Amino acid sequence: MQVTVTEAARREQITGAAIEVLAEVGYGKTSFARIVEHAGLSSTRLISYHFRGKDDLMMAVLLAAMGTVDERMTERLAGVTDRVGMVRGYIEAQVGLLYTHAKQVKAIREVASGVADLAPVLAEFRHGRLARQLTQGQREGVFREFDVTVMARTIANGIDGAIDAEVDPEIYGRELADLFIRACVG
Amino acid sequence: MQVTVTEAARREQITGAAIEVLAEVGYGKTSFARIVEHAGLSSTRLISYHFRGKDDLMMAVLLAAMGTVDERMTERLAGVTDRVGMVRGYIEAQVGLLYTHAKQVKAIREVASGVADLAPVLAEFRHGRLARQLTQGQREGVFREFDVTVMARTIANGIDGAIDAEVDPEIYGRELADLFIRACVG
Amino acid sequence: MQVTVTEAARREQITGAAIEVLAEVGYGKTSFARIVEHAGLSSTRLISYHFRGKDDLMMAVLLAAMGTVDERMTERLAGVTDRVGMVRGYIEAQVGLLYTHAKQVKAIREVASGVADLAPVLAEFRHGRLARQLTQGQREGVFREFDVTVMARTIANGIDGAIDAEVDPEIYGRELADLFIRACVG
Amino acid sequence: MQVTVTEAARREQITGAAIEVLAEVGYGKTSFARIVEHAGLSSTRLISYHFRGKDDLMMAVLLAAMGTVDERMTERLAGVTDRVGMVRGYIEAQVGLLYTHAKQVKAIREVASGVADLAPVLAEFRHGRLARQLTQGQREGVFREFDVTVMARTIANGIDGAIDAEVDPEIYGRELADLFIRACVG
DNA sequence: AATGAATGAGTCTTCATTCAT
DNA sequence: TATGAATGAAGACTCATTCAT
Repeated sequence: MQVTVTEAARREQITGAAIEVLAEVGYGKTSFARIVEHAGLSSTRLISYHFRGKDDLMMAVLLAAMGTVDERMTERLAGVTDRVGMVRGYIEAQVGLLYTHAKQVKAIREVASGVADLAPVLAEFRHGRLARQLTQGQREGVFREFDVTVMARTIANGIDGAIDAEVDPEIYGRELADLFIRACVG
Repeated sequence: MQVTVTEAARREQITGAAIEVLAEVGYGKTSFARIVEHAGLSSTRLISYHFRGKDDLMMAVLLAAMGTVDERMTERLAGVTDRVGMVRGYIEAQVGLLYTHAKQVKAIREVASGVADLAPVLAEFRHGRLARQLTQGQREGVFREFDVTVMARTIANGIDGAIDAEVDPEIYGRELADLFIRACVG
Repeated sequence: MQVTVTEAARREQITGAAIEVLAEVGYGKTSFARIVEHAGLSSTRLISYHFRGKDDLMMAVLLAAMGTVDERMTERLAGVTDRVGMVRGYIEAQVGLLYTHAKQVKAIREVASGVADLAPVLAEFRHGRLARQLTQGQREGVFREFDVTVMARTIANGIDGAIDAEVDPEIYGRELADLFIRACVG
Repeated sequence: MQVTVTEAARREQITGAAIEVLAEVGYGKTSFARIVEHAGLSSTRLISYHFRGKDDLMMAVLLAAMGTVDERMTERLAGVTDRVGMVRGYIEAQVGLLYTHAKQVKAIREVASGVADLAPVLAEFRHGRLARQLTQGQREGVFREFDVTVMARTIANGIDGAIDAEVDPEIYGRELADLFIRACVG
């Protein structure tokens, strides 16, 4: 029996299933077969049909997951204007997303660990927005003169630490924000 | 032609080769075949013979790599006594090791990303020593009252940020140490 | 967007693309997908629509390529009347076509190597015209009494030898003509 | 049930089966599965184990088949000393081999049509020995001054013409030898 | 006349592991 | 302690073809 849906819907269905499988079993055990099974599709051929290959699928997964996460971030930071509040908001929001969008976050990490040459794409996603905030803060004299690249990378990596830490996420977020604001200002 | 060496030497030879392969091609592409090829061994059978299975080998790799890194750390921190100096030393030494022992560090990361349920083992390796130092510092009143777990995880993850950053490692280390000392004291 | 052209034009477009693909990558790697890509068509469905199947397409390719080659041959041999000149003209013209119509020639060879039971079709194409000339020459007493089948096949195959020989085609053709004329006459 | 034989024997068994399959169904339909089936082996994995890949197997097949054919040729030409007799012997022997060793010959052709970049290997096999004879004959003044490359290629290709010609092989061989001797001498 | 979507069978290859000395 | 040989399962991917408009 042949069910026909639109190209876009099928792709979304597949990337969605892939994200869940990645989050569950990790990149190494994520296969076309498992994705197909998870999504209840007819055969792995359906994936080959809609994506050029495994790397293509993984890239689509990456973009989908990053897109979702980015949207939420933009929502949560809307309205915040002062630099310090922005940094606190960014950190706390990100830690929150680690839990509310755990699958997407896990999937992004797994794809990054499994596919080669993703560093540039990920760097912008992980530090871009933040680095720009920090630079502005320095120009305005709110932040001291630190190396923005180092600080942005450190904050991004620091946030990752909240994953499977046995600490309440809200506390973790606040503590982390305190830590880095102390490190940024005077 | 059959070459016979001691059990221990063979295991070391194999874990050594595995570390290099892991560092070069990543966990996903690290197979018995590739290790055997890299080490110039006769067949994959030799690995199956000396290790119970892939996980067993990976665990041995992990212990070997962590052991090497730990030894170097202990050497570099010998003689430092004051808390603040200790934290600076720890951070700068770790960043240095990222370059001097890049293979071991990469291998540890790869094994961690590929094998499940390693979190506890890794946590102790990554934060244990540091967390103890921080706790002592708080007791002595040198450090303020932050959450030690959060701080230790953040520092450890922050150090990872130095990998393939396009910044001079020495500068990166100093900048990072400044950052965290500022966050720890008063 | 749906582009509609006449049946005949579409078939020609497809066989034309197929000939180029066959010449470039050989029968084994010639697939509907590759032809479609080469011709800039929308999907392989277009091929299935205009041809009953792969064999049908290949037969159409064969006929198209043989037709083109045959036309050129007829042109080049027009006006030649004496038997010996005819044989020389035939051989030299054929060697020339190997270069001026390399794609068609290559495609014919590839189809022949890939599709079964084409011997009879090809035989007529390869030896038919020539065999008739040779027979006439014998009747007229210009040629000695050799086995026409053997001679015709040998000439046809001999011509193929000019493909990727590192010898100037013009010289190759002349040399070949000398050779066979010597073999045919007294 | 696991049957163990020597490496060499297994390889021979596999190349032998591959030659038969190639001769029967052609390169395009020759798969590991079919070879395994034909040889009565346990799984295609056995082929992958003994050969680096399909190309490696095909190269082994080529060498095996060419070796067999070459041995027979050497046997048949032993004792012949004069140039003209040598050429006749060569041609008639080759035509004979087309029938007595049809499988090997077919297999060689199929591999050649299916695997890329075999031209140099094949050229030596097909024209090498013959070209050397022709050159010697010219030096001795037995043969006229033709282009040796052209002649050798033409003879080799001419011999191929005997395959599935509906003419008695013995007659075909004699006729072909007559033809080329006539073309070579004065 | 054309197309988008789907499909099952088949390709080679790689995997860690086991058998039998 | 070492090994040569063998293996079944699983991997991604390509094939020509068919379904349903």
